[in-house]
Amino acid sequence: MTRVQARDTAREILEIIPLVMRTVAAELRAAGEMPAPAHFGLLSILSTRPRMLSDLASLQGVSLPTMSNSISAMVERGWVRREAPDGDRRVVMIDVTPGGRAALERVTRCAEAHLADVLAPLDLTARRKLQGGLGVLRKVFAAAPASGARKNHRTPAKR
Amino acid sequence: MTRVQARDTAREILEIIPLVMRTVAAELRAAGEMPAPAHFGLLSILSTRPRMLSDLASLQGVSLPTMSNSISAMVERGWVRREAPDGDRRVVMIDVTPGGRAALERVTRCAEAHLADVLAPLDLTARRKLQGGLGVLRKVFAAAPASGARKNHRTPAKR
DNA sequence: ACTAATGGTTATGAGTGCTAAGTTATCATA
DNA sequence: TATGATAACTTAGCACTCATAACCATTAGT
Repeated sequence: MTRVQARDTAREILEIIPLVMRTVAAELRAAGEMPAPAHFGLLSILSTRPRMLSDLASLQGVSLPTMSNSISAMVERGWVRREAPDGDRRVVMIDVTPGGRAALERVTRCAEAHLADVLAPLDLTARRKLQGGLGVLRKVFAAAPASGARKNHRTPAKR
Repeated sequence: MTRVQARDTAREILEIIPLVMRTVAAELRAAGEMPAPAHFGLLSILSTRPRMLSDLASLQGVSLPTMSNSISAMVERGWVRREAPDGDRRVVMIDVTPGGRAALERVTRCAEAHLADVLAPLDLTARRKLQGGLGVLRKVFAAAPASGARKNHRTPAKR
Protein backbone atom coordinates (compact mmCIF):
# COMPACT_ATOMS: atom_id res chain seq x y z
CA MET A 1 0.00 0.00 0.00
CA THR A 2 1.45 3.35 -0.97
CA ARG A 3 1.69 6.34 1.31
CA VAL A 4 -1.11 8.13 -0.45
CA GLN A 5 -3.41 5.16 -0.18
CA ALA A 6 -2.53 4.76 3.46
CA ARG A 7 -3.32 8.38 4.11
CA ASP A 8 -6.66 8.23 2.37
CA THR A 9 -7.62 5.08 4.18
CA ALA A 10 -6.46 6.53 7.48
CA ARG A 11 -8.53 9.64 6.91
CA GLU A 12 -11.52 7.58 6.02
CA ILE A 13 -11.22 5.38 9.06
CA LEU A 14 -10.80 8.35 11.36
CA GLU A 15 -13.88 9.87 9.86
CA ILE A 16 -16.24 6.96 9.56
CA ILE A 17 -15.52 4.82 12.57
CA PRO A 18 -16.41 7.47 15.15
CA LEU A 19 -19.58 8.22 13.22
CA VAL A 20 -20.67 4.62 13.24
CA MET A 21 -19.68 4.40 16.87
CA ARG A 22 -21.86 7.35 17.84
CA THR A 23 -24.79 6.07 15.85
CA VAL A 24 -24.65 2.64 17.36
CA ALA A 25 -24.19 4.04 20.86
CA ALA A 26 -27.14 6.35 20.33
CA GLU A 27 -29.27 3.41 19.28
CA LEU A 28 -28.35 1.33 22.29
CA ARG A 29 -29.01 4.32 24.50
CA ALA A 30 -32.34 5.01 22.87
CA ALA A 31 -33.27 1.39 23.37
CA GLY A 32 -33.18 2.17 27.08
CA GLU A 33 -31.20 0.13 29.52
CA MET A 34 -27.94 -0.32 27.61
CA PRO A 35 -25.53 2.40 28.56
CA ALA A 36 -22.65 1.47 26.32
CA PRO A 37 -21.42 -0.79 23.55
CA ALA A 38 -18.68 -2.01 25.83
CA HIS A 39 -21.17 -3.68 28.14
CA PHE A 40 -22.77 -5.39 25.23
CA GLY A 41 -19.50 -6.89 24.09
CA LEU A 42 -18.69 -8.00 27.58
CA LEU A 43 -21.99 -9.76 28.05
CA SER A 44 -21.47 -11.36 24.69
CA ILE A 45 -18.10 -12.75 25.67
CA LEU A 46 -19.26 -13.87 29.08
CA SER A 47 -22.34 -15.59 27.78
CA THR A 48 -20.07 -18.31 26.43
CA ARG A 49 -18.28 -18.97 29.68
CA PRO A 50 -16.98 -17.18 32.79
CA ARG A 51 -13.67 -15.38 32.54
CA MET A 52 -10.96 -13.90 34.70
CA LEU A 53 -10.93 -10.15 34.94
CA SER A 54 -7.50 -9.91 33.33
CA ASP A 55 -8.56 -12.12 30.46
CA LEU A 56 -11.49 -9.84 29.79
CA ALA A 57 -9.20 -6.84 29.84
CA SER A 58 -6.81 -8.28 27.33
CA LEU A 59 -9.58 -9.66 25.13
CA GLN A 60 -11.07 -6.20 24.88
CA GLY A 61 -7.70 -4.52 24.72
CA VAL A 62 -8.26 -2.24 27.69
CA SER A 63 -6.38 -1.76 30.92
CA LEU A 64 -7.15 -3.73 34.03
CA PRO A 65 -8.53 -0.78 35.98
CA THR A 66 -10.83 0.08 33.11
CA MET A 67 -12.18 -3.43 33.04
CA SER A 68 -12.54 -3.50 36.80
CA ASN A 69 -14.66 -0.36 36.59
CA SER A 70 -16.82 -1.64 33.78
CA ILE A 71 -17.43 -4.84 35.67
CA SER A 72 -18.33 -2.91 38.80
CA ALA A 73 -20.91 -0.98 36.81
CA MET A 74 -22.36 -4.19 35.45
CA VAL A 75 -22.38 -5.84 38.84
CA GLU A 76 -24.38 -2.92 40.13
CA ARG A 77 -26.87 -3.47 37.34
CA GLY A 78 -27.12 -7.08 38.35
CA TRP A 79 -25.84 -8.40 35.04
CA VAL A 80 -22.72 -10.16 36.23
CA ARG A 81 -21.26 -11.59 39.40
CA ARG A 82 -17.74 -11.55 40.80
CA GLU A 83 -16.79 -14.90 42.25
CA ALA A 84 -13.66 -16.33 43.81
CA PRO A 85 -12.46 -19.60 42.27
CA ASP A 86 -11.13 -22.37 44.50
CA GLY A 87 -7.51 -22.34 43.47
CA ASP A 88 -5.82 -18.98 43.28
CA ARG A 89 -7.49 -16.52 45.59
CA ARG A 90 -6.04 -13.52 43.80
CA VAL A 91 -8.19 -13.99 40.75
CA VAL A 92 -11.76 -12.92 40.29
CA MET A 93 -14.00 -14.84 37.95
CA ILE A 94 -16.77 -12.94 36.24
CA ASP A 95 -19.97 -14.75 35.41
CA VAL A 96 -23.23 -13.66 33.81
CA THR A 97 -26.39 -13.69 35.89
CA PRO A 98 -29.73 -14.70 34.45
CA GLY A 99 -30.60 -11.00 34.45
CA GLY A 100 -27.52 -10.34 32.36
CA ARG A 101 -28.48 -13.01 29.90
CA ALA A 102 -31.94 -11.54 29.58
CA ALA A 103 -30.55 -8.06 29.03
CA LEU A 104 -28.19 -9.34 26.36
CA GLU A 105 -31.08 -11.07 24.70
CA ARG A 106 -33.25 -7.95 24.69
CA VAL A 107 -30.52 -5.66 23.48
CA THR A 108 -29.41 -8.03 20.78
CA ARG A 109 -32.92 -8.15 19.41
CA CYS A 110 -33.21 -4.40 19.60
CA ALA A 111 -29.85 -3.64 17.98
CA GLU A 112 -30.64 -6.16 15.34
CA ALA A 113 -33.92 -4.48 14.59
CA HIS A 114 -32.41 -1.03 14.34
CA LEU A 115 -29.44 -2.07 12.30
CA ALA A 116 -31.70 -4.09 10.10
CA ASP A 117 -33.61 -0.93 9.28
CA VAL A 118 -30.41 0.80 8.40
CA LEU A 119 -28.98 -2.10 6.45
CA ALA A 120 -32.20 -2.98 4.69
CA PRO A 121 -31.62 -0.84 1.61
CA LEU A 122 -28.36 -2.64 0.89
CA ASP A 123 -28.32 -4.96 -2.05
CA LEU A 124 -26.31 -8.13 -2.21
CA THR A 125 -23.21 -6.41 -3.57
CA ALA A 126 -23.20 -3.74 -0.89
CA ARG A 127 -23.68 -6.34 1.80
CA ARG A 128 -20.79 -8.36 0.47
CA LYS A 129 -18.63 -5.29 0.43
CA LEU A 130 -19.59 -4.38 3.94
CA GLN A 131 -18.84 -7.82 5.27
CA GLY A 132 -15.59 -8.00 3.38
CA GLY A 133 -14.53 -4.68 4.80
CA LEU A 134 -15.49 -5.67 8.32
CA GLY A 135 -13.54 -8.86 7.93
CA VAL A 136 -10.44 -6.98 6.90
CA LEU A 137 -10.83 -4.56 9.79
CA ARG A 138 -11.14 -7.43 12.20
CA LYS A 139 -8.07 -9.16 10.91
CA VAL A 140 -6.03 -5.98 10.90
CA PHE A 141 -7.04 -4.62 14.27
CA ALA A 142 -7.38 -7.85 16.15
CA ALA A 143 -3.80 -8.63 15.20
CA ALA A 144 -2.40 -5.21 16.10
CA PRO A 145 -3.77 -4.22 19.50
CA ALA A 146 -2.52 -0.63 19.58
CA SER A 147 0.99 0.23 18.53
CA GLY A 148 3.15 -2.23 20.35
CA ALA A 149 2.25 -2.16 24.03
CA ARG A 150 -0.49 -4.53 25.13
CA LYS A 151 1.39 -6.98 27.20
CA ASN A 152 2.52 -4.94 30.12
CA HIS A 153 -0.11 -2.69 31.60
CA ARG A 154 2.04 -1.69 34.53
CA THR A 155 4.89 0.74 34.48
CA PRO A 156 7.30 -0.83 32.01
CA ALA A 157 10.18 -2.28 34.03
CA LYS A 158 10.95 0.99 35.77
CA ARG A 159 13.97 -0.79 37.24
CA MET B 1 -31.15 -8.51 3.66
CA THR B 2 -32.66 -11.24 5.78
CA ARG B 3 -33.06 -11.12 9.53
CA VAL B 4 -30.27 -13.57 10.06
CA GLN B 5 -27.89 -11.62 7.89
CA ALA B 6 -28.85 -8.42 9.65
CA ARG B 7 -28.18 -9.99 13.00
CA ASP B 8 -24.80 -11.32 11.99
CA THR B 9 -23.80 -8.02 10.52
CA ALA B 10 -25.07 -6.18 13.58
CA ARG B 11 -23.06 -8.45 15.83
CA GLU B 12 -19.99 -7.94 13.75
CA ILE B 13 -20.34 -4.18 13.75
CA LEU B 14 -20.89 -4.08 17.48
CA GLU B 15 -17.78 -6.15 17.92
CA ILE B 16 -15.37 -4.62 15.47
CA ILE B 17 -16.15 -0.94 15.50
CA PRO B 18 -15.39 -0.42 19.18
CA LEU B 19 -12.18 -2.36 18.76
CA VAL B 20 -11.02 -0.19 15.90
CA MET B 21 -12.12 2.84 17.85
CA ARG B 22 -10.06 1.91 20.87
CA THR B 23 -7.03 1.11 18.77
CA VAL B 24 -7.16 4.36 16.89
CA ALA B 25 -7.76 6.34 20.07
CA ALA B 26 -4.81 4.61 21.71
CA GLU B 27 -2.63 5.54 18.80
CA LEU B 28 -3.62 9.17 18.86
CA ARG B 29 -3.08 9.20 22.61
CA ALA B 30 0.31 7.57 22.28
CA ALA B 31 1.25 10.12 19.66
CA GLY B 32 0.90 12.73 22.39
CA GLU B 33 -1.11 15.87 21.93
CA MET B 34 -4.34 14.48 20.47
CA PRO B 35 -6.77 13.71 23.24
CA ALA B 36 -9.59 12.34 21.17
CA PRO B 37 -10.67 11.28 17.71
CA ALA B 38 -13.51 13.76 17.90
CA HIS B 39 -11.13 16.70 17.91
CA PHE B 40 -9.45 15.35 14.85
CA GLY B 41 -12.68 15.18 12.93
CA LEU B 42 -13.60 18.66 14.01
CA LEU B 43 -10.31 20.13 12.88
CA SER B 44 -10.75 18.27 9.63
CA ILE B 45 -14.15 19.78 8.99
CA LEU B 46 -13.09 23.25 10.05
CA SER B 47 -9.98 23.24 7.93
CA THR B 48 -12.20 23.61 4.89
CA ARG B 49 -14.08 26.61 6.20
CA PRO B 50 -15.45 28.11 9.42
CA ARG B 51 -18.77 26.83 10.71
CA MET B 52 -21.53 27.69 13.12
CA LEU B 53 -21.57 25.75 16.32
CA SER B 54 -24.97 24.21 15.55
CA ASP B 55 -23.81 23.14 12.11
CA LEU B 56 -20.87 21.36 13.64
CA ALA B 57 -23.15 19.64 16.10
CA SER B 58 -25.49 18.34 13.46
CA LEU B 59 -22.66 17.39 11.10
CA GLN B 60 -21.16 15.24 13.83
CA GLY B 61 -24.51 14.07 15.05
CA VAL B 62 -24.06 15.22 18.64
CA SER B 63 -26.02 17.57 20.84
CA LEU B 64 -25.34 21.27 21.00
CA PRO B 65 -24.00 21.22 24.56
CA THR B 66 -21.61 18.42 23.66
CA MET B 67 -20.27 20.39 20.76
CA SER B 68 -20.01 23.52 22.84
CA ASN B 69 -17.90 21.64 25.34
CA SER B 70 -15.65 20.08 22.74
CA ILE B 71 -15.08 23.46 21.20
CA SER B 72 -14.25 24.94 24.58
CA ALA B 73 -11.64 22.26 25.06
CA MET B 74 -10.15 23.00 21.68
CA VAL B 75 -10.21 26.75 22.26
CA GLU B 76 -8.26 26.17 25.43
CA ARG B 77 -5.69 24.26 23.42
CA GLY B 78 -5.45 27.13 21.01
CA TRP B 79 -6.64 25.15 18.03
CA VAL B 80 -9.81 27.08 17.22
CA ARG B 81 -11.35 30.47 17.84
CA ARG B 82 -14.90 31.54 18.59
CA GLU B 83 -15.87 34.60 16.65
CA ALA B 84 -19.04 36.64 16.30
CA PRO B 85 -20.16 37.23 12.73
CA ASP B 86 -21.52 40.64 11.71
CA GLY B 87 -25.13 39.71 11.10
CA ASP B 88 -26.83 37.60 13.74
CA ARG B 89 -25.29 38.13 17.12
CA ARG B 90 -26.67 34.90 18.51
CA VAL B 91 -24.43 32.72 16.40
CA VAL B 92 -20.84 31.82 17.07
CA MET B 93 -18.56 30.99 14.20
CA ILE B 94 -15.76 28.56 14.85
CA ASP B 95 -12.54 28.95 12.94
CA VAL B 96 -9.23 27.09 12.98
CA THR B 97 -6.14 28.89 14.20
CA PRO B 98 -2.74 28.37 12.59
CA GLY B 99 -1.88 26.28 15.63
CA GLY B 100 -4.90 24.12 14.95
CA ARG B 101 -3.87 23.64 11.38
CA ALA B 102 -0.40 22.64 12.46
CA ALA B 103 -1.78 20.15 14.98
CA LEU B 104 -4.06 18.64 12.36
CA GLU B 105 -1.11 18.35 10.05
CA ARG B 106 1.06 16.63 12.65
CA VAL B 107 -1.63 14.25 13.78
CA THR B 108 -2.61 13.36 10.25
CA ARG B 109 0.95 12.43 9.47
CA CYS B 110 1.24 10.45 12.66
CA ALA B 111 -2.03 8.57 12.23
CA GLU B 112 -1.10 7.92 8.67
CA ALA B 113 2.20 6.44 9.69
CA HIS B 114 0.69 4.18 12.30
CA LEU B 115 -2.17 3.05 10.16
CA ALA B 116 0.22 2.50 7.31
CA ASP B 117 2.12 0.04 9.47
CA VAL B 118 -1.06 -1.76 10.26
CA LEU B 119 -2.37 -1.69 6.73
CA ALA B 120 0.91 -2.53 5.09
CA PRO B 121 0.41 -6.30 5.00
CA LEU B 122 -2.79 -5.89 3.00
CA ASP B 123 -2.71 -6.88 -0.59
CA LEU B 124 -4.66 -5.18 -3.30
CA THR B 125 -7.74 -7.33 -2.82
CA ALA B 126 -7.88 -6.73 0.90
CA ARG B 127 -7.44 -3.03 0.40
CA ARG B 128 -10.26 -2.95 -2.09
CA LYS B 129 -12.47 -4.82 0.30
CA LEU B 130 -11.62 -2.48 3.12
CA GLN B 131 -12.37 0.59 1.09
CA GLY B 132 -15.53 -0.89 -0.27
CA GLY B 133 -16.70 -1.68 3.23
CA LEU B 134 -15.85 1.75 4.52
CA GLY B 135 -17.74 3.28 1.63
CA VAL B 136 -20.83 1.28 2.47
CA LEU B 137 -20.56 2.23 6.13
CA ARG B 138 -20.28 5.88 5.23
CA LYS B 139 -23.29 5.77 2.99
CA VAL B 140 -25.37 3.87 5.49
CA PHE B 141 -24.49 5.81 8.59
CA ALA B 142 -24.18 9.24 7.11
CA ALA B 143 -27.73 8.87 5.87
CA ALA B 144 -29.16 7.58 9.13
CA PRO B 145 -28.06 9.83 11.97
CA ALA B 146 -29.35 7.75 14.89
CA SER B 147 -32.83 6.35 14.91
CA GLY B 148 -35.06 9.18 13.91
CA ALA B 149 -34.29 12.06 16.27
CA ARG B 150 -31.63 14.51 15.20
CA LYS B 151 -33.63 17.58 14.47
CA ASN B 152 -34.75 18.79 17.83
CA HIS B 153 -32.12 18.87 20.51
CA ARG B 154 -34.30 20.75 22.94
CA THR B 155 -37.11 19.33 24.93
CA PRO B 156 -39.48 18.05 22.28
CA ALA B 157 -42.30 20.59 22.17
CA LYS B 158 -43.22 19.98 25.78
CA ARG B 159 -46.85 20.83 25.20
C1' DA C 1 -44.24 45.94 23.55
C1' DC C 2 -44.80 40.97 24.36
C1' DT C 3 -44.12 36.43 23.27
C1' DA C 4 -42.03 32.68 20.77
C1' DA C 5 -38.34 30.67 18.58
C1' DT C 6 -33.31 30.30 17.80
C1' DG C 7 -28.32 29.90 19.12
C1' DG C 8 -25.31 29.06 22.89
C1' DT C 9 -23.71 28.14 27.57
C1' DT C 10 -23.58 26.06 32.16
C1' DA C 11 -24.51 22.41 35.34
C1' DT C 12 -25.05 17.70 36.41
C1' DG C 13 -24.72 12.83 35.71
C1' DA C 14 -23.27 8.40 33.58
C1' DG C 15 -19.74 6.16 30.48
C1' DT C 16 -15.08 5.21 28.52
C1' DG C 17 -10.33 5.29 28.83
C1' DC C 18 -5.74 6.15 31.12
C1' DT C 19 -1.83 6.20 34.91
C1' DA C 20 -0.22 5.91 39.59
C1' DA C 21 -0.50 3.99 43.83
C1' DG C 22 -2.26 0.85 46.91
C1' DT C 23 -3.85 -4.34 48.68
C1' DT C 24 -3.77 -9.32 48.96
C1' DA C 25 -2.18 -13.59 47.67
C1' DT C 26 1.27 -16.67 45.70
C1' DC C 27 5.78 -18.14 44.74
C1' DA C 28 10.92 -18.43 44.98
C1' DT C 29 14.75 -18.40 47.57
C1' DA C 30 18.17 -17.65 50.82
C1' DT D 1 10.97 -19.18 57.98
C1' DA D 2 11.46 -14.54 56.70
C1' DT D 3 11.93 -11.62 52.70
C1' DG D 4 11.20 -9.99 48.55
C1' DA D 5 9.34 -10.14 43.96
C1' DT D 6 5.46 -10.70 41.13
C1' DA D 7 0.67 -11.35 39.83
C1' DA D 8 -4.31 -10.10 40.13
C1' DC D 9 -7.24 -6.60 41.51
C1' DT D 10 -9.02 -2.22 43.46
C1' DT D 11 -9.10 2.69 44.37
C1' DA D 12 -8.39 7.41 43.27
C1' DG D 13 -7.78 11.10 40.16
C1' DC D 14 -7.80 13.02 35.54
C1' DA D 15 -9.40 13.97 30.72
C1' DC D 16 -12.84 13.24 27.37
C1' DT D 17 -17.59 11.91 25.15
C1' DC D 18 -22.41 12.22 25.39
C1' DA D 19 -26.94 13.31 27.24
C1' DT D 20 -30.72 16.28 29.45
C1' DA D 21 -32.40 20.28 32.01
C1' DA D 22 -32.27 24.92 32.83
C1' DC D 23 -30.67 29.28 31.74
C1' DC D 24 -29.26 33.77 28.90
C1' DA D 25 -29.24 36.48 24.82
C1' DT D 26 -30.88 37.91 20.49
C1' DT D 27 -34.04 37.99 16.74
C1' DA D 28 -38.59 37.72 14.65
C1' DG D 29 -43.63 37.83 14.52
C1' DT D 30 -47.80 39.87 15.76
